[in-house]
Amino acid sequence: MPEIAEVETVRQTLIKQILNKKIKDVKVLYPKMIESDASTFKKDLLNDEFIDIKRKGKWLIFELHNHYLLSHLRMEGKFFLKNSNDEIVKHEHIIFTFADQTDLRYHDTRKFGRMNLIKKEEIDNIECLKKQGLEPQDKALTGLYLQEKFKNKKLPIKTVLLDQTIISGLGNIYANEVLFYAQINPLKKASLLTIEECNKIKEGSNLIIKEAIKMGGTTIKSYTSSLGVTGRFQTKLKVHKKEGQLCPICNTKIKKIKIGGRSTYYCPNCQK
DNA sequence: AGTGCGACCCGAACGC
DNA sequence: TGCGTTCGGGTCGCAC
Repeated sequence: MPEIAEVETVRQTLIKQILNKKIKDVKVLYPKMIESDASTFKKDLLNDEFIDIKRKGKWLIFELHNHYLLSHLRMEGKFFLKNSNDEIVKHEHIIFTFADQTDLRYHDTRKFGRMNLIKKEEIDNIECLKKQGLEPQDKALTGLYLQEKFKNKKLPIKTVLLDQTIISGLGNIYANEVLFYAQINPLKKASLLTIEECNKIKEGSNLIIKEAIKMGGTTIKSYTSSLGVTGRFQTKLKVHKKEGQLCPICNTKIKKIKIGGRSTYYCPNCQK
């Protein structure tokens, strides 16, 4: 389940490995993954090269000379670098072959990820990018900004933190961790949060995401073999997936509940 | 407009 | 053991 820290780690890793290599072949083994015109996808990429990789929220933005390739990993999307003559394995859905006989392979067990190839001039009109809110690292992300965004939301704060139009890039794991940091009950209605609580959320997302990026994310240890990246943030998790274990602050048992259909972990004592 | 929920997927975990 | 069932998780789209 890649969230912003995972996506940023992938971006930084791929930048070192695939830039400025001519694309000699593209295989689309699962066409539904391509949201743009699948018939021109391959044609538009051939003989071009990736010249930069950017990111907005959880979207990876591969820059080419005339296009951008947008890629969302959703839950299980991964990029692997392999030799072109390596056997294609199960769950490899999109394969870019470079002139130097290496491949960038998109692997996704659940086929949830999406790619979209757009012309450069379209970049400002792409809905999924336009609606992204502020990144946890953005200076403009303040307690006041959050309180303003929260004020009409009757939903639990846990659900609202997953809304990418407010804070861009938080997923289930970090939403749980941020609320623990801020000592806020995940069921509390977002509109009822005080300015102090909003400030804590701002502070928590900034610190937690910064740390997670530094550690290479949480869940991507499967990258080790090909990209040399291990998600070490797992060791820093305080409540996520810790049901039944003891709260690191007060030793109360961590509880697991469902909010909006999503697993939510919290300390019933610290987060009243 | 805001909210709720099923659909998309398939492997892992679970229940019997 | 082996089968069938449930679960998870980000996002979209549809219904209310």
